[in-house]
Amino acid sequence: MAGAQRFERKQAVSDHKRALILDAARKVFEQEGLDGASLRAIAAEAGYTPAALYFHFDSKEAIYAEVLRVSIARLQEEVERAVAKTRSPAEKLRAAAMAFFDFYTENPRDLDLGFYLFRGGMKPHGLGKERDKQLNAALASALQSISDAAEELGAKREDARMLTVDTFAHAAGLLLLAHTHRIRMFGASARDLMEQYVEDRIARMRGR
Amino acid sequence: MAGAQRFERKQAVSDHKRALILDAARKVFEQEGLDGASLRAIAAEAGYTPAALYFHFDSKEAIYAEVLRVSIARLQEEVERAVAKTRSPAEKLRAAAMAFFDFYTENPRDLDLGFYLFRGGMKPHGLGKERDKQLNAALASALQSISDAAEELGAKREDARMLTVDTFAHAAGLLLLAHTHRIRMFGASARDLMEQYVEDRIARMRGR
DNA sequence: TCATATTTTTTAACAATGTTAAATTCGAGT
DNA sequence: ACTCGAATTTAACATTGTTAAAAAATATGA
Repeated sequence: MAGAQRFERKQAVSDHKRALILDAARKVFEQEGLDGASLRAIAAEAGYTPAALYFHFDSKEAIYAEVLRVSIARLQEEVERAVAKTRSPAEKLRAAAMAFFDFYTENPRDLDLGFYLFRGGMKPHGLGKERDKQLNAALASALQSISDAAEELGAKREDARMLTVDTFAHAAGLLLLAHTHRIRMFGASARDLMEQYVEDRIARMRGR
Repeated sequence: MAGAQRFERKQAVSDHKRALILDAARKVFEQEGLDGASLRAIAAEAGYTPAALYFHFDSKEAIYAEVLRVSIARLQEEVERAVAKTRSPAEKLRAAAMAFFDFYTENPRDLDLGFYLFRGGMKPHGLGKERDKQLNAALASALQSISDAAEELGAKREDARMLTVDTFAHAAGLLLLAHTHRIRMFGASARDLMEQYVEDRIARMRGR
């Protein structure tokens, strides 16, 4: 067998094992939540001894980061699917923002993970600049539809970017409140507030 | 000495010790951050052995909660001071919202603590319903000025309450982003976005 | 003042966490 | 069969929050 093929096979096997561990992580995470997703629990679920994971990953955070990476990819898919159905920039903006919001409402574990990692994570082995940058970029990519829609509505590129950040912040804040059961009033939901926010922004862009 | 006096003295001494521990907690927290504020570090700073703290507090979270309680009280003071200088409902709304935002910008450790505890905190000994409720109420009280101002601007009580939640969410989201260095674009700051949000809300209320 | 309760603090341990180094097993290539 | 390297385990470490039991300190009553 040629050297290149050997290498590819070995690489494939290694990737498969990584994937197995990540699947185990997702499963534990889904069932036990962030706090139950200890390295040891993940290892047990994957049929490994705790230390074995360190051959495939740098740290527990590295595993988390990888799970978050595909979570964000899933988010992006969902946003793009929602946007694809729209016929106007305004609809597009609305759809993208609400798809983002709904994704995290329907997948609270992804929200936990996102908040956890984006807050800085664990101590000595904390994410690391590269990973942080990468995840940030992935998230920005998932939110690109919002920026695009804003530009199509006539906003300058910089203003569109700011609107995106602002929208993200508003959604994040509402999700945090709702997720920790700090919104419950007069039948209004966090989603209602989010919708209202988006409509206001659209109306405001049109008014100019 | 009468029984009542004896009891009061003893109570005062006990309170003083509690205060000492809380001061130590604040100090460690200020200097080492949330992650450095382990029970042992707090105990050491207070000149105690770790286990001794359990005589005065239920858990590490109970200490955190107490620190957060006075933090929120300080926030409320600051908001009310800012509000006191205003002469109109619109100014009042603006001042309250921005004072809230600025407080957490200027005291990032308080923000850490707030986010930490309001996210659910640690595992088995997690805050507990009563404490959570109490802190929630304290926060609501600190934000009361916003609700009041909104009502003075003509909003119905329920709408004023919703505006308050919405404002809190927006601020929380922006603070989270800024605090984790996820806002840096075109010279616009998180504070600019917050100001813009508040102005929009005021304008919108006037327009009706 | 002495003995006795009571309150406060320490000592010593537990279980669980993430992580690491050294030893071991496993698997393919020669 | 042997060897070399990759993959995994074993066993430990340090750190965390927490608890039970012993000890010290303090107050109380005679």
